[in-house]
Amino acid sequence: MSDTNTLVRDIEPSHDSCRAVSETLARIGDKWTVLVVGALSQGPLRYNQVRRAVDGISQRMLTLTLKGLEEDGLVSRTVYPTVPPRVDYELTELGRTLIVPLQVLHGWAMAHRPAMLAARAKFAESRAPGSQQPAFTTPK
Amino acid sequence: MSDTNTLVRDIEPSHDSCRAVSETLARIGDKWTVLVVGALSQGPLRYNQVRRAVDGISQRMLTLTLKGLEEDGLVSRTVYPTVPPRVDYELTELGRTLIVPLQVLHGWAMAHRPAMLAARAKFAESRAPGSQQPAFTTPK
DNA sequence: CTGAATCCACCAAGATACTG
DNA sequence: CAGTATCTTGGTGGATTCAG
Repeated sequence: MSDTNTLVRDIEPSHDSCRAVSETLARIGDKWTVLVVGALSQGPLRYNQVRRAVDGISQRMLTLTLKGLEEDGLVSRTVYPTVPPRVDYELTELGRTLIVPLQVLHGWAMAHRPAMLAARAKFAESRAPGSQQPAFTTPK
Repeated sequence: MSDTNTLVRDIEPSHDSCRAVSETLARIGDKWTVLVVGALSQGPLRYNQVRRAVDGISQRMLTLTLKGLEEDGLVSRTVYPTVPPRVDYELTELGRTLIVPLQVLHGWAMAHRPAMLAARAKFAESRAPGSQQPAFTTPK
């Protein structure tokens, strides 16, 4: 509606750091990346070894995740021209630095996840008490 | 439930611990949560204040994100029955504990994001130089 | 001002089958 | 063994509109 468009250049320099966190989270915060990194944190693994370590991942997602990690320089891919083919994946130096913040996150999760679950249960209870909610159950 | 499994050490964290990290990341690792938490980390804010602080977020996403955080007990919601209505959002004690791992993540991002970007650029160059590797794009 | 509700586009992700 | 190709689907998130 604003025709002349009051050029409100919303510069947010102070929250630029939050952007960095957000972008990083967008990279490593997907469904499988941390699990793959966790599996590789114990040492180099072959393709199917990673697959077995990360239970439930599909071939497609494993390939995509590994490719993304390789692209970001977090994982190195080594092909041995043998038969049958063998491909090793290993955390790079850069990738290993990720383990520390991941462990911090793990510590937080272990310490506060029960509280979060409790809060969620309490929240659900306050919204669906089961004792006072007519007009929805229609018992008749 | 064998009570003698106390020998399970952190050597194999890929089953339980990484799951916890993954689940936690699934909660706070979405597009806006960390930005909202970051905005609220400086103190309580009203709805539109958060909206302005987190530039680019839509009302829908802000509401959903805040509701999710409230449900998880990370953010408290205070309604002032005034006119016009006023709603304050504030990090709870639990929510404030999130700041620490977030700062760790921020530190990692600041330290290693350049390396990641460089690795990605290098990777892209090795794959699409335009001069070295012709016809790699599977001419169907 | 603070939401809720609806519609819709996009993409992550699973399943499956095929290749080298 | 180590991937790739294709189809399909469910969820995420954006834009817009309505309501208290």
